[in-house]
Amino acid sequence: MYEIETGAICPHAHHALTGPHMDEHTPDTPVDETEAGPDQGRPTLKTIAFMTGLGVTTVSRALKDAPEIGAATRKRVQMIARQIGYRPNRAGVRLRTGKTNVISLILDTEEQVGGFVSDIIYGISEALAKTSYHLIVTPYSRNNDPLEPVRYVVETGSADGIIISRTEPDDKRVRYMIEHGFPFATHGRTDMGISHASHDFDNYEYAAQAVRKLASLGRRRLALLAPPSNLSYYHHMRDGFADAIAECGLTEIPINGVTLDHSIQEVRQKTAQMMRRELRPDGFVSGSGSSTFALVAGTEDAGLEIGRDVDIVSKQSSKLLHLLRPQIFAVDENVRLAGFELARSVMGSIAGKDIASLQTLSKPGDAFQDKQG
Amino acid sequence: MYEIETGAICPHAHHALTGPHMDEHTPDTPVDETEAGPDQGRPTLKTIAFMTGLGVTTVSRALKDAPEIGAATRKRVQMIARQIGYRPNRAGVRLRTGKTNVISLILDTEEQVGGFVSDIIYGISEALAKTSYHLIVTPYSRNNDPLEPVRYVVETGSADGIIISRTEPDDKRVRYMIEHGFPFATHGRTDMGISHASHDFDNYEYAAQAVRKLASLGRRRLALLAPPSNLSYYHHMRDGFADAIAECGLTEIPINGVTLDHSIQEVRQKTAQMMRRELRPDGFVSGSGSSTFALVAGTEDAGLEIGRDVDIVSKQSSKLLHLLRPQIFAVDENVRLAGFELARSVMGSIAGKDIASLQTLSKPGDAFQDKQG
DNA sequence: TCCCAAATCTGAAACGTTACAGATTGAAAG
DNA sequence: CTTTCAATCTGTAACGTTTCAGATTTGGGA
Repeated sequence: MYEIETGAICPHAHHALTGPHMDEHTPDTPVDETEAGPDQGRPTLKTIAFMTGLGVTTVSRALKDAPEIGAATRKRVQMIARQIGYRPNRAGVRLRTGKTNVISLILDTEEQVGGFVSDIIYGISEALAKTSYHLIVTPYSRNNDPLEPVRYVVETGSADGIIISRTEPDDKRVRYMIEHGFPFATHGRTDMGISHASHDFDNYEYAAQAVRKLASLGRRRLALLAPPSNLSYYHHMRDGFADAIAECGLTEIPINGVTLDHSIQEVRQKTAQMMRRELRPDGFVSGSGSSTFALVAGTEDAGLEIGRDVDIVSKQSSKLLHLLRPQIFAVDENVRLAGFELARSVMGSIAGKDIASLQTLSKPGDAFQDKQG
Repeated sequence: MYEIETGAICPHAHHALTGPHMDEHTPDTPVDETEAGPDQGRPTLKTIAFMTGLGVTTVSRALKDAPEIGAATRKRVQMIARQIGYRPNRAGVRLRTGKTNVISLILDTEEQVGGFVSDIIYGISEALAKTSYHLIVTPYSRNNDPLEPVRYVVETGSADGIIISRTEPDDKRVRYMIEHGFPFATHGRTDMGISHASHDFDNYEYAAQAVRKLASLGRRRLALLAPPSNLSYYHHMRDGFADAIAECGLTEIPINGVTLDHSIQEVRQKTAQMMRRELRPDGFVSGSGSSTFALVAGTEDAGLEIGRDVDIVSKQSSKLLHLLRPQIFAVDENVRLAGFELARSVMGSIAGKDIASLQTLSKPGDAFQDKQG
C-alpha cells in the first residue's frame, strides 16, 4: 500500500518510481477532473476527493471541521479518511501555511550532566505525543556562539518554536527571539524585564533548604558548588544559599575556580585541595548529581568521610547518589517534568496563549531523602 | 530581514501577514515575469532569478552544479546566493522530491541507562552537523509495539532514514523496513540472514575479556548481569561469557529474574538475596554502569566488600564507576561514537552505498581500567 | 550560405495543501 | 413569480522546488 511512499523517500529509487507515478495525465487527452485515477501510494486529499466525489477544497475543510461544510458530508469525509489512513502531507502543509509542526530543542553538546538530556527529551516527547508536533534536536557546542543555532532555526524557519536551556539573566537568545516574534520557552528564567514562557526549578528554595538542613546537623562552614556565574540559576542558587547562611548564622567557605560545568577530574582535584586546608568546609551544597560524585571523591581523597567529617546535600536527576554514599542528602529534580512543561509552554506560546499561564516553577519538594533514600 | 519568515511561522500572525505577501500579482494586470517585485522576507530561487535576470530553473541548476550551466553563470549565481544568505526551503524540496533530509532516531522512553541517550544523540548530531540532515526523535514506550513508531515514520515518510536500538536477533522492525525498502541502521546486529547497516559494540569480546580478568584475579564462580534475552547483545554477551568460563575452567552462578532492564531497586534486592546464599558468586560481569550501582549496593547490603569478597567488571558509558568504588574494573563503551557511526551508516544507506561499508563493530579496547581508573 | 549539433538557457507542470473568490443550490421573503 | 440569502460546495492560485520538454544562441562543418 505504501510502496510508492517509501520509494519516493529512498533517493536511489527515485528515477525508477517517479516515472509511472500518477499516470492519469496522458499527454494527448486533457485531464478529466472526474477521473482522478486509481489511488496508489499514500492517500492525499485528492484520493479522498475522488472517493467521495467531492472537491479537494471541500475535503480539506471537512477534515478540519469547518462550519461551512454539511454535517453529513463532514462525517462521510472523516470516515473515509480514517478508513484509508489519511495523514496530511507535512511538506504540503508546511509549504502552504509556513507551519512546520516542529519544536526545536537546542542542546549544548558539551553537557556533562548524565541523564539530563534523556529526561528532558522524554518529557518533551510525552507532551508532544498526542499532538502533531515533532521534536527536532539542534545541537551546538558551548565553544561556539549560542545564538547561532537559534538564528539558524529562526532564519530558516525550521521549527515553529524553540526550547533553550542554560538561560542567562540577560540572554541574547531570548532578546533575539522576542525581537523576531519567534515563539520559545526557556529552561530557566531571565531577568530582562520581559515576560516569556519558561520553566524553572526553584534553586533559591533548594539551596536555602539545603543550608538549613546542614545547619540542623550542626554544620557551620558551608561551601556551595554552583553553576557557572553567567547562568541565571547561579544567582538563584547563590542567593538562596547566602540568605540561609545569614539566617542561620553560618559562614561560607567559597569554592573558587570550579563550577558544575567543570569536569569531574577538575572538581575532584579542587575539592581534595580544599579539604586538606585548615579551614575546610564541613558541609557541601551541590547543584548536580555528577558533580557530587567528584565532590565525594575529592573529599575522600583528603582522607575525610561523608557523614562524619562533612555532610553533603545535592540535587540529582537520576537516583544514583544514595547508592554512591547513603549518607548524602539528595533532592530530586524532575527533569522529565521540566521537559514536559517546557513543551507545553512553547506550544502555548505558539498558540498565542497568555504568557502568565506558560511560566512554571518547580518546587524542590520535601524530598530531603535521609540515609535510606 | 526575516520578518516575514518568522511571521509566517507564528500561526497567530497568519492572517495579518499573508495578505500583503508578494503583491506583484495585481488582479487586473497580468503578471509580468521580468519584474519579480522587490525581494522581501526570506530569499527564494525567485529572488535570485530576479537579481540575476535568469530563470528559476537556471538558478536551481546553477546552485547544484549542473553541467549544462555555463561556468560564469554558475559562479555568479552561487556568489549572489551566498551573499544574500539563500537557504533552500525544506518544505519545497521535500514536497517536490520526497526527500525530507531528516533522520529519525527511534527511542525507547523507558530507557534506564543514564547518559546513553544523550551521548548517542550527540554522536548523531556530530555526524549530521555538516550535512543538510536534521535529527528528529521519535519516542515509543517499551510497553507498546516497537514496530509502531517505525511504521509511523515509514508510512508518513517523515524521515529519509531510521536509527533503531534494542535490536533483536529476529527483528520485525528490520524486516518491515527491508520489505519497504526503507533505509535504516541498527544499534546492534541481527541474525536474520540479511545484511544491513549497523553499528555494534563487541559484547562477546567484552564478556570474554571480563571473565579472563576475573579468572586472573583468582575468581572462580562468576555471575553475569545480562540484558533481557530478547535483545541481540544478550546472546553475544552470554556467548562470550560462557566460552571464556569454559576456557578458564570456571563455573557460572546464574542470575535469575533480573536483567539490565530492571530497576535499580530490583537488581539491588536480587543481588543482596543472592549474595547471602551459600554458593554465591565471587565475581560479577555487568553489562551496564547503572546496573552496577545496584550490584554494588546489593553486595554491600549482604555485608560483602567489593575487591575483597567479590570483584566486578562492568561496562560504563559515563565515567562514574571508579568514583563509586575504585575497585571496580570498568570498560568504556563509547556511545557517542556509536551515534556517530550510526548516523554515518544510515546516511550511507540512504545514499545506496555498499552495505559492507556500513557495518562497524567497536572493540572493547584494552581499557580494563585498574583500581586507579 | 545553410544546416546541425552543442551549449545554455527557459517556461510549464507538478508535488499536497489551504485561502480566496466565486458558483450552485434550495428555500424563505417580497 | 421573482428576489434574496444562507448553506454548501467548487476551481484556481499560490507556497518553493525540481523535472520535463523545449527554446534560443553559438559555432563549426559542409
